[in-house]
Amino acid sequence: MATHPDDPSAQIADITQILRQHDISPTKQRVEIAQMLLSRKQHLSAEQVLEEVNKRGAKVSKATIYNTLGLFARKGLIKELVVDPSKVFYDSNVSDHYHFYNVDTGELMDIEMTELNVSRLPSLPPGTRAEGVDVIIKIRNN
Amino acid sequence: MATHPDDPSAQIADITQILRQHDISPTKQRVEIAQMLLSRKQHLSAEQVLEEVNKRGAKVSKATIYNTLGLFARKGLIKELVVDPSKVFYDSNVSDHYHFYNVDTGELMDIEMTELNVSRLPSLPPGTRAEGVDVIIKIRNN
DNA sequence: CTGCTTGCAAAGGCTTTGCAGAACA
DNA sequence: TGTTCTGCAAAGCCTTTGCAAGCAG
Repeated sequence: MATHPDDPSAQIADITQILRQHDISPTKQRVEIAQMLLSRKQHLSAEQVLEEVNKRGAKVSKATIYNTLGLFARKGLIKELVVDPSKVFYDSNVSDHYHFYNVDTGELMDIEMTELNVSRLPSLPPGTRAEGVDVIIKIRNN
Repeated sequence: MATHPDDPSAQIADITQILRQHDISPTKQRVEIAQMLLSRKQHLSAEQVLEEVNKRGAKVSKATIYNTLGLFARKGLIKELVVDPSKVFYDSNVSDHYHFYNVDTGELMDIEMTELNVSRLPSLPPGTRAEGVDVIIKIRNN
């Protein structure tokens, strides 16, 4: 049970833990995908997730990538970010934050909540509850 | 003095005027589409625009609908609203405002700027300018 | 006339699905 | 052993495109 920080098995154990906490049974592919995604804050498309995961030696099919990303998002492990039709990104940063989206480059950047304030929220329509607030500031190169 | 796009009394002459002001040459199909769209504040998908326009007796092809909506949005006559992959709406209300999106029903509702405040906007990344701020509050039925 | 627009159908990109085999409890 | 998951390929959905005919200026 040597828990060296770099011990890959320790990381896997953590990931497994996290998945279980989110009510996701930790299969090999899911652990692989989660490990890659959660290694740092990032915004990746399904295509990019596929590339990254397979770059690490794992071989996960496209169908499983889509299924898994959808599952992770529903379970709150990651956030789904829709910036454009057919430009869906998966955000491993689940803390409350907003985004810059550069429409010229397709680049996405985080805006921390301390930097932007959404206030005077209107009351919700009756019979509904808030699911989340998406703020995307579209920018473009000069 | 041309009629404001939001004015429900906008007639064909006005529509032609408005299109010209937006640097859009007023063809029959474009006038037809603009007239329907600008008759009131609304959020419609391309499919719905097609239906509505053709319901009025005009016969506009799907390709032209897509081309025209894209053109209108680029020219600032309407706003493109992306709430979900493959859920793109075109908003005839071009004034600054935000939205509720009911993920259960697919319904979109306006939030006027007086009801919500986005403040403390962070400085933009160097070399960029703001294109617009999209705020979508996702809600769901209880 | 000359270039822009339209419409049709085909092509395209991304995502979902059906189903058989594999993995897991 | 029963259920869940995976992977492949096919299907699906929405949108764009190629190109010939039509229209505007």
